[in-house]
Amino acid sequence: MSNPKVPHRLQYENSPIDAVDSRILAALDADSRLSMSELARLVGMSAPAVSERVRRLEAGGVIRGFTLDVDARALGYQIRALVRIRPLPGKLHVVEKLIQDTPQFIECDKITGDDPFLARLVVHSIEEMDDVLEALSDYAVTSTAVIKGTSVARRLPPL
Amino acid sequence: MSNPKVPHRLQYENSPIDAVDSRILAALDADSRLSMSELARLVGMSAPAVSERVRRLEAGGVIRGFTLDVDARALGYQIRALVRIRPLPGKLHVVEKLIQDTPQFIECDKITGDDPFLARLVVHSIEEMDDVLEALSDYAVTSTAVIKGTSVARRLPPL
DNA sequence: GTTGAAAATAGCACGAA
DNA sequence: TTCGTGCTATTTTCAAC
Repeated sequence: MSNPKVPHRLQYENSPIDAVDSRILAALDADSRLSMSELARLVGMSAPAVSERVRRLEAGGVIRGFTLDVDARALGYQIRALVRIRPLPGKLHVVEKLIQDTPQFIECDKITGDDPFLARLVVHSIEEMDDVLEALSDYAVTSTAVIKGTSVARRLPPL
Repeated sequence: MSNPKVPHRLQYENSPIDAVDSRILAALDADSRLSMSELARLVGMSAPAVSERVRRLEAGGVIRGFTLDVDARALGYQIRALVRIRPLPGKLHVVEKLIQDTPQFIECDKITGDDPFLARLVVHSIEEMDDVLEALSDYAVTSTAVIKGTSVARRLPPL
């Protein structure tokens, strides 16, 4: 079970993070550009100490990276949609590559069930959406649900 | 159309970002903790100039925030799933609140179609998944697809 | 984890294109 | 306007404890 070449379990799974790490994660999730000194003030520790904790959270795989929250709408992508994609028989890999090569798909998960892929799409217009889906139509059946709003904005898993 | 109280269009929609802004966004998306001086070196400008551009991208709504990419699996959430949720008649708002109050739902969009909500769920085990879905069962019908993998990791819209 | 010193950085004013 | 330079305050990093 514990084949070291196949780490199905990552470091922190068995040594749960403590309260300080939780506060660090929450603070950095809200603003990943916080200075280590400011973060240190927030959690009541010295800067080198929190800096070392952040480093360990990265090394342990908890923090996969520091990233950006970009508003697609502000870039003119006025329509967001979630697209379920069911490749025709034998077309699974072709379809996956096509999704990956279509930059308007900004995210795609492989899932169980009738439709192997669920992808997040951003487009400027209905016409652009039609172009993207049309390009898939020879290889897959798609079901598109336009996003009307957000009930839960991306948030951390419970810590 | 241009009711200032309802800014359906944000700043950058009509004045597209230039090549330098694109490189700034790509670099910060890869590592939002880059120092302004390092970022300046990457794009070949002075630090104050780059700093001002980042400030404008924030003010213009393109950059909504600087955030963290946390690996739920490293925290012990070994199962991720996408859940379509269809509230029973009259239960829409109850269900939405229930989703929001269930921290294992780390994201939820309101969408068109038969199922008004599509939520992303993280749980430690099948038992925990059952607990969460069971709590919804008096108010909604759910369809759950377990995530087997990722074809496209979250990426920026085409710039 | 803490402290303290050296190097790097950020933020600001100001002038130039 | 937007960018570059130079100054100062802050921050990061490393050492020693």
